[in-house]
Amino acid sequence: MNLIKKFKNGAPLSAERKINKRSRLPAYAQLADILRTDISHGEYPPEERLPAEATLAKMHGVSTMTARQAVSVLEEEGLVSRAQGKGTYVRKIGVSGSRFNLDAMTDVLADKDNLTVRILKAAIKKKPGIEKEVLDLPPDQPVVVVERLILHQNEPFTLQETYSNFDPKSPTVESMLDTVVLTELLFHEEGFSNIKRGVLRLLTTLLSERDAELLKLEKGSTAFKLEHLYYDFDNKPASFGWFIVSHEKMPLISKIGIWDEQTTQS
Amino acid sequence: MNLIKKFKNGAPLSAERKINKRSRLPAYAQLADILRTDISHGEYPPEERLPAEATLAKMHGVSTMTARQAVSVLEEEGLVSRAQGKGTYVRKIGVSGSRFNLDAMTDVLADKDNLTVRILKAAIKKKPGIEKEVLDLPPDQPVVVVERLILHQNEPFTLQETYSNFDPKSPTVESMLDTVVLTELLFHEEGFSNIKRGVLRLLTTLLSERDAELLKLEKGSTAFKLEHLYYDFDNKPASFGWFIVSHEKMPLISKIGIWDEQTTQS
DNA sequence: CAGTGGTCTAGACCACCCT
DNA sequence: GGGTGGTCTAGACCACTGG
Repeated sequence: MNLIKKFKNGAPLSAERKINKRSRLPAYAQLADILRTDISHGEYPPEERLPAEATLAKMHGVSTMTARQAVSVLEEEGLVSRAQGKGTYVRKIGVSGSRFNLDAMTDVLADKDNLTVRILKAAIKKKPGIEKEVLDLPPDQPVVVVERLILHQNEPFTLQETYSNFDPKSPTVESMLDTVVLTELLFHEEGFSNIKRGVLRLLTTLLSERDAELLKLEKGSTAFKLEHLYYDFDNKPASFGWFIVSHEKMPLISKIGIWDEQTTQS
Repeated sequence: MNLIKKFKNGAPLSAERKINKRSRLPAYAQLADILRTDISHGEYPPEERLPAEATLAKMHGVSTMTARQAVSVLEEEGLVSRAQGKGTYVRKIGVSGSRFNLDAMTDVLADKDNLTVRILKAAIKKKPGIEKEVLDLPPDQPVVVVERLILHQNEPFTLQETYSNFDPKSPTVESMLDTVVLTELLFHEEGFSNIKRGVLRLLTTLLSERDAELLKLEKGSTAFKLEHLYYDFDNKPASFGWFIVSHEKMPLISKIGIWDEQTTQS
């Protein structure tokens, strides 16, 4: 690239920009901005080493901890990578460093005013099935299965199916079912309090004719299948299931590289 | 849950565990471990407030910055969330806080010894198409299209199709094609140096009969479609395309909650 | 108002890398 | 050995929250 600017007496051009300590913006954020635009303008090209943190601190008149925090910002943005004893290097753009989150889904599930939940199935299942294996239960151990269609703004959003451990210490089957259905409903407050950990797996799936109809999607459409397996505080599998949701309802986007400087408009 | 342990004189039981400053493990990591197991054992149940950072610092005989760093570790793990002026709270487990990365893919693409790239198509395309819109080009502007099948350990891994801006300032068409093909090949070193930013989008797709055959997957299989659009340092779209890869070849997994304490074996 | 997290200093020492 | 990032101190002040 020909717009890579060159150094001037070994010091980057932008070293002249001063950090205003009375600004609302913290000093580390200002320094991070400076470094980011330096990188963006090619003062520190990819693969190049950034000035040492101590140098940056002196250059901009801040403490080493503050300079360090500035570099940490860039590191979290995936723009640079640190190597102990070697230095901090500008990273090339690539698919690594990209991260996808499920905010699109959690935002919808948090918008409770516009949510409708339709229970399609709620039952005790005693026959064997994969869920018994996943939940580490004997094949004849009953599990509670609940299937729900969740609508957002009266449009189908996702189809959920969960298999929960049937705790024999609980009262009766009926009340059990009730509480399970209710607590499942409360899951829309996003988050369990009796679960210690879990693992999510994102898959692709071809919709069955029935599911496509329920989700108002075309026959033969594909969608994400988001599997979840939760463990309780005894480290026992407690709940297994999945969401079916199309990528139109749940976009998975990841921005990489430098997106500041009014570039967001494009 | 009945295994929520109670406080003892208002102080958590584990406050007795000391931080060993001569240990290889940094003090902040030790404190993070202590807090993590405290949470895991129910000393700080979900929705509960953690002791103030200053309190933690005094309790464990470290500086406030160190205590702060310990809490930051838990925050990055998604276990707690901070609120200025209010405190630090233990988060419930849920799909929020989960993050998926493409390490599975970048690991494969980095394993160059076991990679084979087969060019299926390399041409200049002059006819209109969606790629012209995405790349913000006039419909008759030629673009370079390359389709590749990437094999890992002699098994089909992914199918890639890219559309790159055809720079008229470049020499001849032939040499252009050569360099593009070559540089595209070099992309397997993971990362561009002439690209400033990009956006990735993860979609689901139904494989065409041809693609399924190429990828040695069953007819009618579904797969991920990972779209990428890259911008150069002039903020102009420079390259657009996608990878097709099945979720078996590229598992997308996200662990949430507390996974320490030898629980990884399960 | 008191309590909390957020920022910041001006150093220090350590662990690691490379020459 | 000299340079780099990684950790740590013992405070300070600020910004925000809530009663």
